[in-house]
This record gives sequence, structure tokens and C-alpha cells, in this order.
Amino acid sequence: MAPKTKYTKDEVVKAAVRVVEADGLNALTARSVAMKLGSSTAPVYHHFDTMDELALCVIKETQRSLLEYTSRPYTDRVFLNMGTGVAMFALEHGQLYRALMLEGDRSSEVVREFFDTLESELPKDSRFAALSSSERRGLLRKMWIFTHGLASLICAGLIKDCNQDYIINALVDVGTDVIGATLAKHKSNGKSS
Amino acid sequence: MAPKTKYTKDEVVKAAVRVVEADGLNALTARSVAMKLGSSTAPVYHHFDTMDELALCVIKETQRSLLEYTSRPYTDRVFLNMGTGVAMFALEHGQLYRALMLEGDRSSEVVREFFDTLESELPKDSRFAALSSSERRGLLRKMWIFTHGLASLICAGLIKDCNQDYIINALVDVGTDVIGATLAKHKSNGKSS
DNA sequence: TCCGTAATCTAACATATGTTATGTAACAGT
DNA sequence: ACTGTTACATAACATATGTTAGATTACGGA
Repeated sequence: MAPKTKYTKDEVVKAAVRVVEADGLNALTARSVAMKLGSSTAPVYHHFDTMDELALCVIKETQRSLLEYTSRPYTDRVFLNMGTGVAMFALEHGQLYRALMLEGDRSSEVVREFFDTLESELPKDSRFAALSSSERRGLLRKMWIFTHGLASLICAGLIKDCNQDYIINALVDVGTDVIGATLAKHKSNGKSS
Repeated sequence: MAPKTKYTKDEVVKAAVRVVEADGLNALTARSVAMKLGSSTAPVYHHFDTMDELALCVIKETQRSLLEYTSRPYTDRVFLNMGTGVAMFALEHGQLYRALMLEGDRSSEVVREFFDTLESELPKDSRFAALSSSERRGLLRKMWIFTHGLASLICAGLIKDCNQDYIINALVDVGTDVIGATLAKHKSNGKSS
């Protein structure tokens, strides 16, 4: 039979993720992955037909990692936790956030898919129960644009002294403004109609 | 003497900008620029020692173009015009916005520099005269994060049916929320102190 | 008209990268 | 122990790109 497998498919993907994390998506080459893995390029091509295929797996793996971040209990509010998770991911894995949301060929799909995930989570927060579907969607859209902007700036290193508390504060701050305004508008609309 | 110069430095830069606009920063090569220019690569290397030098000029030119967008009178409010200009630029020159603000090696500097420009323009809007310096900065920061997030999504093609009116509406919408909250907070702080 | 300069072209070289071909050796079953 | 399979290593090939060298040629001054 064949010799025992020394580098599993998963190990190759993990090595590729580490390459992107360290030096960005442009640095993802068969040779750089092999280097991280401590092997030749052969194992890479053993598990993947093309580099594009590996890059896709890196994106998928990064997506999973991001979802793990957004499901952490930073606070007791599900919706706030998701925004915090996005920004924390950008803080701790800037290059991966860029690869996933800003650069990759599939970034549009990924962002859209992520937005849909957010939308499905929103109704779980009781504070929004009174809002109509379109009000909720408008609110979500604003908060998502803000969160994505914040994360983009964070992963560019443009928010100094950024940490978890800073992020939660920033999101609560603008969230209070926007949610407050939306609820007030809902109330006055309800009265006038 | 020498033959009349057929391709000026400016024409080379313009061609390079068109390359980036069409196919992104990764497509900026000596040969792609030469192709757009209808020449060989010689004129490129005649005006620039390295491709990095040309890329830098493309960024500078793009910066100028963006500033031109932000100084247009979309509305009668200077501050709103700047945000609208950013988003309009992202709408009409998505690849250039990415190159300038999201991808380039110098994106951090560019963004920081642009934020400073915004900050120097803010006092010109009379509505903010009452605010303290730190209140103004907080407000500006929120609006900039939102605007950058919006522009990033626009240049990824993720905002459907996006046009000038949509952009102005989006900015006025969230701007009303955030500015209203800031002014209200300022007022109550003034009363309580 | 002739010449020299320099803008451009052509072609080459060096490197980086995707990909493939070939060799090697470890493991399992006999 | 022998053998066949196959994971891996090595090295080659093709292409893309930065960069440079030499040839070419148009222009302006003599």
C-alpha cells in the first residue's frame, strides 16, 4: 500500500490560512504554503487540483472562523454580539477580514451571505419586536454599514487603542442613536396614523 | 536633438489609472499600461524608474480625483457633500476606491489624510457651532465610519439601485439620527452641569 | 544635408508562480 | 523478503511580470 499520509488536507488548509493571515491573500502561493507546512509543494497539489481550489477552502475556513467570533457572548445582546464579533475578528485577523470581505473575488457573495445571517438573527432581540419588517431591515442595514466600516478601518490599523471595550462602546454608542431614532420614528408614525 | 515626445508622463499616468479603473490594482503592469497607451513598455520606463513609482502616481492622481468629487455641490451642506462625494466616487470608480482606500500599501495613510481633511471642513457647518471639539470629533468619526462602510459596500456592488439620491438619502438618514442624538446629548449635558 | 541626442521599439534576462513529470521510498498485503 | 501503490520530493516547463540592453529612428542644430 501507500506510505502513511504525512500532511492531511486540513493541515494544508490551516497552513494556507496562516499564510494569508501573515502576509495577505496575494502571498498565497503553492510554495509559501509548502514552506509553512515544512514540505514541498507536492502535498498541496495532492489535495487540490489548483491553487484556486485551495484559496476557496481558505475563504470557507475563514467564514467559519468569523461565524465563531460572532457567536461569542461578549454581551447579553445577541445582535450586539454579532457586530462585536465582526469587529473583533477584524482586530485579531485583519488580513483574513480583508481577504474575506474586501479583496477576494467572492467577497460580494460572502458579505451578502453574512448580511442574510444577521437578518435572520435580528428578530431574536426583543427590543425590535414592535418594529415592522421594513423598519427592522432599515435598522439592520444602517448598523451593518457602520459595523463593516468600523471593521474595515480596524483591519487597516486606523483605529488606535482599539480593543473589545472600545468596539462594544462604539457599537453601543451609534446603536443607541440609530435604534433610538428608529423607535421614536416608529412611535410617532403609529400615533399619526 | 531628440524626436518629439509621443507619450507624456501625464498620459502614462492616465493610462495607468484607466487600467486600474478597469481591472484593479493587480492588473497594473508595465505591459497593461503600454497596451492602453498603444505603445511598448519603453515610454513607461522612460518616465518612471520602477512600476512602484508609477503606482504611487496613480494613487496620487486618484486622491486628486476623489477630492474633486467631494468638493462638488450635491447639496447645500458642505459636510454632506463630502460624504456624498466619497460614496459617489465609490459608485462610479469602484476599483479606484478599492485601490485607494482598501487595498493599496498606502491605504492607511490615504484614509488618515482624508479623515483630517474632513475634520478641517467640519467647523464650516454652522449646525455644529455649539458643539465642543471632542463632540465634533466624535460625531465626525461616526459619520466617517458609516460613509466608508457605505462606500466599501457600494464599490463591491452590494447596494442595489444605488444612485446619487439613494446615497444622499442614506447619509441624511443616519446623519439625522446621529447628529440629533449628539445635539440632544450636548443639550442635556449643558443643562445638568 | 549630415549628425548626435534621446524617445521608442524589440528583444532579452531574471524572477515568481502555477502546474506537471519523474523519481523515491514507506507502507500493507502476500 | 518481495511487490505494488502512492504520498512526497525534486526538478522541470510554461507563463507573467519587472527590468534592462541594444537597435532604430525622428527631430533639431550644424
